[in-house]
Amino acid sequence: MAGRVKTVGKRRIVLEACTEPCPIERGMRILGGKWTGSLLWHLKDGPVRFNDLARMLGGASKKMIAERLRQLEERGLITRTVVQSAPVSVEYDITEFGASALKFLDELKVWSENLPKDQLVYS
Amino acid sequence: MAGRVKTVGKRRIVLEACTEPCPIERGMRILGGKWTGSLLWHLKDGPVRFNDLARMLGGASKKMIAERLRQLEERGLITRTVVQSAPVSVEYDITEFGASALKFLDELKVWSENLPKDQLVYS
DNA sequence: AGATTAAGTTACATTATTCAACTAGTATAC
DNA sequence: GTATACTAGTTGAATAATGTAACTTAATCT
Repeated sequence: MAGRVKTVGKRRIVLEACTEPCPIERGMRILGGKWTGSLLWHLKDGPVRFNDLARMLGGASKKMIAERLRQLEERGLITRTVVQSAPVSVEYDITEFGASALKFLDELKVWSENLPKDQLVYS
Repeated sequence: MAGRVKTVGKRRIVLEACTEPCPIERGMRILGGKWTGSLLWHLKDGPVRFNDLARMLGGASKKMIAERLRQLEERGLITRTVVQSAPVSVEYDITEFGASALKFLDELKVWSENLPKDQLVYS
């Protein structure tokens, strides 16, 4: 496709450079972290407690889960509520803002469910 | 929401556990790496050369770009073609499979373009 | 009493990512 | 003719992110 790159003198110039992190990249920094998407996805049907999330995300360490949940909370995608049971439990719930990302996650889910078999990546 | 978590005896059981990496997570492992989405996005309108990609993704090191491109090629999302010019240049192009992810990336783009201003993350 | 639950935290090991400098051969401006 | 920018990367060392396993405190069930 023409016009996206140009040579001025001997200097090559790109016309469609990303203004620092471009939208795709900015989005990925919020949702693309390891486990982040999965966490959000598992909250889509209602609040879930910390250890239950840990069980749902077989493979993720509690450390990572705690950190990702903290980030998601900071950024307003989820809320954290302490439930006065014995022992005390903590429920995470998705916010309206968080839910606005679900459409996109669903798109991703559909895409990866149709992956060719040789694309089953474990790394 | 009821029914996703259950207590059997004193043992808590999750009914919707991810079978190892769940679809969301599998997708993210392919598209969610740092710079991966951006790279693919910048190839959507036709082939682009290595250094031009590097210019477009201000912020990413050539090392990362080279590695991400290698991964994308291995997984069949893009192709790599050496062009016999002087000096030799290399063009990257998106495959049909790669293009199948664009819908999802576009969804992400729209989402992050509508982020509240306080969500402008630089980390 | 002993095991299990809650929600994390801690220290340490392994990976990922970044940064800056470098390769080698060619073309272009001055 | 010489300096400079170009090509597509690679290299090594520094920093950041992630993983692993053990641990915490207090309460409940067997």
